[in-house]
Amino acid sequence: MSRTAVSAKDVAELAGVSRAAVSRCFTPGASISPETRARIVKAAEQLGYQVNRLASGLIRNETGLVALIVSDMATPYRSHLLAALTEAVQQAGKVALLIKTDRSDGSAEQALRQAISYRTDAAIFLSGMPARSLAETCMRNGMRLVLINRDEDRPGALQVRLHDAEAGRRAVAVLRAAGCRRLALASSGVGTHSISERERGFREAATAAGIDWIEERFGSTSYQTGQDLGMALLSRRDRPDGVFCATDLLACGVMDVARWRLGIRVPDELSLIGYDNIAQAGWDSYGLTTFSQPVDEMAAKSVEWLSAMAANDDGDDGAGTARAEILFMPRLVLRGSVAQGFVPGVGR
Amino acid sequence: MSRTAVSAKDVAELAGVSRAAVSRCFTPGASISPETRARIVKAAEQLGYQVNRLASGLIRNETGLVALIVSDMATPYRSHLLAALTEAVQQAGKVALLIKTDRSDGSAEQALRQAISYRTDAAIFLSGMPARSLAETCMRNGMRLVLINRDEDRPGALQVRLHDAEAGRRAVAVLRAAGCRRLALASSGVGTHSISERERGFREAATAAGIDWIEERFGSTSYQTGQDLGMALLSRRDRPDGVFCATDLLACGVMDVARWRLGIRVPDELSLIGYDNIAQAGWDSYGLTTFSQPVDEMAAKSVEWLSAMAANDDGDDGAGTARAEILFMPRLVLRGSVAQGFVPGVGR
DNA sequence: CTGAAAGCGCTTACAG
DNA sequence: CTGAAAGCGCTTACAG
Repeated sequence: MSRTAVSAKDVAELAGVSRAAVSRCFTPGASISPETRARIVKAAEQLGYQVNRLASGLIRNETGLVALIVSDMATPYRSHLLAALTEAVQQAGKVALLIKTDRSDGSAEQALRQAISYRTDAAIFLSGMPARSLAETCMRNGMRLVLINRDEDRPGALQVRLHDAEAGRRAVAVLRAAGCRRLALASSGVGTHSISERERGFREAATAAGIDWIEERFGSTSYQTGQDLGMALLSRRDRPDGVFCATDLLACGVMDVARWRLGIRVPDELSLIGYDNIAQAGWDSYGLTTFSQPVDEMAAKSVEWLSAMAANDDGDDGAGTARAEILFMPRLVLRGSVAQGFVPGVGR
Repeated sequence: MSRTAVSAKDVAELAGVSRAAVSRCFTPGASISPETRARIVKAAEQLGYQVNRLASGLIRNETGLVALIVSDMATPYRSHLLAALTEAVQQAGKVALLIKTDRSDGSAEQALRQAISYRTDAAIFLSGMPARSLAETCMRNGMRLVLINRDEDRPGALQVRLHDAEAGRRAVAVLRAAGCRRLALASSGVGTHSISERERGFREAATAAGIDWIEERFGSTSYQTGQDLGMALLSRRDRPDGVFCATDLLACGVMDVARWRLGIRVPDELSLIGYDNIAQAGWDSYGLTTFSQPVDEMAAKSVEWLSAMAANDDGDDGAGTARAEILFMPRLVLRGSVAQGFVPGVGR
């Protein structure tokens, strides 16, 4: 009853070859004769041998591990993005190390340190942001960094982001085209870059159009906050008839308060637009007009970049301070939560 | 521009001690003088040293890695369970290796092989089930197995499950007490053990009460399937007035079809009960009466068991074929989706 | 194509 | 308490 798994030595003995041969058998492109390979494969199967990635990672300086660093992972949007990334990582033959963070100070640093201790080939941040110095240490050591929807820049890291301001602008255009007279902006108080950008776009467009609007911003990006925002915005005398919510979760909360607590009909009396296109936005109860993030594509491109950088490493000496950024355009998804009217085409 | 992170050797040199001393400094309980420790800690901080868990895992035969094996991870219930497990794993000082499976053949095996190749200390299955022989190999090698809501038994593994049949029985009691005359069971066709148990409990109780019921079972456990089930059940002439759905996602679909497509009022004309208590069940649009799984507790207990087993290892020689099982009772959460009536207390 | 040998970064008896 | 040495399971020049 050995406490330790079968090793290359066991396989080598059974197959009557050297340990080096066993290693070559499982190293793509290594020189080995078909016959020895066959013998080794057979022995390996018989013994249930799996190459020890810890040992190989140690020596090859490539673990096949990619850290996924995230908070609020049970949330619809985050879990969707997380699933897409996990899938992409696995498709690339790697495996995901999942590290949960929270809003506490140093949480992102601690997560990144965990990643370092396992020598992950890369770390992908879905939330939070590591201090510049630590990030630099990582990259100097050959770890790749991907920042998804993160505000600050980290030279050498890949930034994957969306044109959020444009979404805010389009929201105004859609609401106006629907005939809304009094607009509102409902947002959380987290002050994330991508959320601030959505707000900025909204304000810009509203200002440019010379129309008035009100706004409420507080709380986290939750359904509950959405309800509170809805209450605050919709129980006023001069209540708005068109609201852009910074996320779908907020929009669901606003819509539910409107319908079930204040008796306001959607979209007849209130048009609503969200952002993220979570699954619930497509459910019959919501039918929410929203902006969709190309989550699968974002995940695929991130992992593609990782592989490209790894290939690069063989060549140059890792100057790699080039600014890498991929910008996606959120796609408007029209559903029933916005009153009928002329819907503007693409662009402004 | 070294491609490799700082090692214990670097720290030892800077601190003027041996590499062994550095190792002891970061090994809890190792004998080291306060002065050397202080020197080493300082040097380590200065250099940004992180113990290489790959190397230590190799030698200590304990990687600190726990594999979480799951499918449909973006689903509300799964993502919640996944988050709870990740949290629990981190609380215990370990880190989660996330492996996504699908319904294809051998997917669970492949996932487990990945776990083996990284020598994870344990693997927790949230979905799927590895072949008996592979599971045994794992456990012989000291890897712990936890099966959450899985049907089959794997000697030596921890089974974490819920008393699903009881939930089915209670659902019938609640619907009858609400005055429902014609019951229905809406379930997916996946035939998972836990879902079959919910069905079994429902049928048993309905039979025992001598009342009639209809049922529909097909598709996956999705909102979409819920809509289809709702259409099938509720467009009949003799449509039911009380439906137990095997999951909340199904229930949401059924409710939406009832309300928005068939104009059936909930709960006046139709009482609905789900299972899982996903976040959406608590949203105003649904207010779904359902059964809650104690997800956090399930996660905590699973990880606790892992730690206990690890402690055990030092002592005995890993006979460990004892049957380990933890059974939780789903908790009824009453909301507005069931018509008012006498609500039975605990038990039948 | 193949094997013996060195080495990745660590831990852990073993002496002192 | 401390260091020198052996060894975890692998990969990879280096000879042959």
